[in-house]
Amino acid sequence: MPKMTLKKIASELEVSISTVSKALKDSHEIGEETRKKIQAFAALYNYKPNNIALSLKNQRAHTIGIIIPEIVHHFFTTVIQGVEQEANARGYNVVIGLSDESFAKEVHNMDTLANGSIDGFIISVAKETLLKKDYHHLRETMNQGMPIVIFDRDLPDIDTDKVVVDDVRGARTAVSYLVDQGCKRIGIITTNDHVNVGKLRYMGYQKALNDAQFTEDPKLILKLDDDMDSVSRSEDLGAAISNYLEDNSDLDAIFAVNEIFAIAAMNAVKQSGKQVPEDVKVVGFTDGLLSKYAQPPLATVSQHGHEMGKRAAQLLINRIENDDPDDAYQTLVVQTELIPRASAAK
Amino acid sequence: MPKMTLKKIASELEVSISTVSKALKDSHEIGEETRKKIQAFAALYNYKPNNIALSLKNQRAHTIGIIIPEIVHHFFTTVIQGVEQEANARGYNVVIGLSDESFAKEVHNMDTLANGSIDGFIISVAKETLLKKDYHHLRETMNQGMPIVIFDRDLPDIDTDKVVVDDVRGARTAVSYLVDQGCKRIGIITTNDHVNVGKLRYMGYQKALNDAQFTEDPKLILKLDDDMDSVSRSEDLGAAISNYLEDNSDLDAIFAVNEIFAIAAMNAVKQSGKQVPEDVKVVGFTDGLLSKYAQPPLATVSQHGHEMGKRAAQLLINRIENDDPDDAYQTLVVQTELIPRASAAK
DNA sequence: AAGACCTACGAAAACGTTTGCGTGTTGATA
DNA sequence: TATCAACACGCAAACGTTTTCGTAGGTCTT
Repeated sequence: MPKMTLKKIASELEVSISTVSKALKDSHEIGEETRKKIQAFAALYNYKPNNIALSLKNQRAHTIGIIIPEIVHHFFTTVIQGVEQEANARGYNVVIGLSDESFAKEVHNMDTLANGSIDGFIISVAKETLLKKDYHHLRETMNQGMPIVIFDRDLPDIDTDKVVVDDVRGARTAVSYLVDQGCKRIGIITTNDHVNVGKLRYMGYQKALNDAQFTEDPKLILKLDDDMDSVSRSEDLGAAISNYLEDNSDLDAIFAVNEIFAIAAMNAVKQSGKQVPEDVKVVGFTDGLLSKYAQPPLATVSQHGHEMGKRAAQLLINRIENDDPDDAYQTLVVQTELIPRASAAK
Repeated sequence: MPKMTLKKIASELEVSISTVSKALKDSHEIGEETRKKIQAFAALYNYKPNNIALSLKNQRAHTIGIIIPEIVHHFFTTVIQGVEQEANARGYNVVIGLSDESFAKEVHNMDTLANGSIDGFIISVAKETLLKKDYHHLRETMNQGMPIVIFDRDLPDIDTDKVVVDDVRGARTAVSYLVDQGCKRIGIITTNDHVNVGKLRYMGYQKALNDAQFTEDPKLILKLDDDMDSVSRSEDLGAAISNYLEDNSDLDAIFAVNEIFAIAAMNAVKQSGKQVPEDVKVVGFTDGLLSKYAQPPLATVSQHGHEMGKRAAQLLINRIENDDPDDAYQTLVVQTELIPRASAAK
């Protein structure tokens, strides 16, 4: 049987549409007999109210959009999971948009979604957007009255709700841990400066060195292209790190700003004939599968993506539901957690 | 400025709604002067037609739903990526539903989406659904006229479009490869029988042994709970495999039906003092990050999730757009590919 | 017996859009 | 000058809901 509507039920049962609507809501306005009859009929034909019509009427789609740079990425999937869980619990659906780290795709995605299809956005902007510093699409969307929650990659220029990682603190804790393990020559493998999380984690590294009264040695700092973490460039990555290791034979620890860099570093160290953690200790960032199943397991900084997603969804839905303009924007900082594993053991 | 509508533009410019609508579509019915004026005004205020209203009118949401058991899972994310790419190219959005391998959540997800919000489903059913063999939600949805494409986990009882992996063939190729590498005692680590992909891959294993005229040895077959691939059970997993290795000291190769089992097997082999691939060769299934960055890199069977997603989306959108009931259902078999890597080298 | 009051239902507007059709005005033609 | 296109625009229905309001008919009160 094709889809049922109030109208079809009404004509079938020879009553008016409003009678059907009310009966299905158990309104006392409708007599018991009619009510039961309508309910039975609706149940029989598996009637479900049309969501689109409801969205149009209520001016609310009960749907939130999440835009992320990449989906084949452990951290982002945990965030989605958190968002979906919270959203579902509160009666919202989730639609995804992938920017592929491209500014144009990000803009396009927002454009096609911000037409009533969704009630608000959760977004982590593309690297290209970070580079261009062009946020007009975010501003325009917000001006139309659509709330946005930014997560992970912070945009200081944009004033809205945010859920961010304490990258500086996480990195600082990780590097301090290496200091505590007795490491003296601690290197860092990070990204170009325009990727703000890389920059922040680098700052954490500097702070930790400072805390330990170590002087920063430029030789120990390896800055890589931000696309080096893609599978297609894994050979370049390995080569770059191997070179770096050759230049720093006295290095006894590495802090990497992401999981891929960390694993690649571990592999390169092993290939150079040294041992992890005996000769070189390694700590990464992002607690994904790679870290857990690495040999030795990789000590790392967990960002609690699931928690971030959940919080972001809470912030967004709260804002959607009490549309109070005086409600000040919040920035939630989700604390990181150092997961000590064998790769950085004494 | 809050969101613009045709009505607001119309009242602002003192013309009728239909005039505005037509002007924005460059209709020749509207005089040049009025047309330009309306277009300029609309552009200035960043007018975008309301998607919900369009969906209601056109009885088409231009949105497809994808329901998967888990999102923190490399294979499924590659599928999503493929779906999203194809969908976007054809003007569709993608909403996700996560079943968490739970039957109830799967049903609930379908119910809340199948109300007009989406035009069709792409789904890989939960393990619990496989176990219960209760497909009423799929049947009901299809009866309402909503097309469904099933992927990965096939449901022979359900007649609809499908995109599946050639699990038997993939496994057979993998195991034959091990035979070619000179292995004589090839073990398999698989799941319980109700997970059909596990079962199919086991069948492929049997066929390959048969091809090589090896006799199957029950001792070499390790069947594990299907939730053993979750991080929370990684210790159980390691222990189970270590036991298995002890019982099979003469084993010289392992075929694992998923990536986690394969990595765990490699780790267990190494811990037992043996070497991969010299003493024991390992081949997995699913070409995820773990395989690529493992040490040694893990030979594996790629399922081409991206391709599967793309095909599934094509099938679905074609069916949505030419709603031809005589159009026979198709089952697309996406061929697997053996990726030979160091873990299975001679 | 006449007014007041329930009870049980229907009409209609609204959400924002598209589109077939109707219509008033203009200019040209016969 | 009467007729007729062509032009430029407006009306209204439709998609499926919800909800406010209106109103028949019946029951109760005095």
